[in-house]
Amino acid sequence: MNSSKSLDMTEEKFWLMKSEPDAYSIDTLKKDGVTLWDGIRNYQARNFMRKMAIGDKVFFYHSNCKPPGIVGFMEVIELNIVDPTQFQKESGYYDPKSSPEKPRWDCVKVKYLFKAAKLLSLPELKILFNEQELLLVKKGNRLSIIPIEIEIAKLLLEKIK
DNA sequence: GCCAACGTTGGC
DNA sequence: GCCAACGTTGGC
Repeated sequence: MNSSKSLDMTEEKFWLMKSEPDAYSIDTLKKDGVTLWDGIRNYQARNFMRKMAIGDKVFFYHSNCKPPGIVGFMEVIELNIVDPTQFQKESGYYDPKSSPEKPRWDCVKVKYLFKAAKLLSLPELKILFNEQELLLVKKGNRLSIIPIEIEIAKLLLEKIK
């Protein structure tokens, strides 16, 4: 492992996580204070969660709604939690191929930090960034968890304060 | 409702 | 391992 890589591990990282407000909204998180980010059933998104560290910051994005955009900010407070919904038959997130002995899906716990002063809408994000800078604005993007470069994160933070 | 952009599945 | 068929996400 080279020195720049070990340095990265000590740095606070930024992410963006999507949720449909009908399923779980920023207002619900504000009320709950903390929540388990469960129900992720995409390997790439799961693997991003596995790269998270305690203290990492996360932009909360409302998807599949009007209007879509960044609505808040939160912090990762717990890692490597087995997603309980994969074993719950009545849950929409039930995975018959998973078992408590060999779970497939895990998640993180996040804490509410603040709501965006004003929604940072997808059209605004498209004006501010291109898809190389911000994967979220890529056409047809379906990834529900996205890493955010630190310079981009600083800009986004300014916009939602 | 349409469709782009993937991801997943299963036959071979 | 290839790839066609199918499913899902999510903006519009």
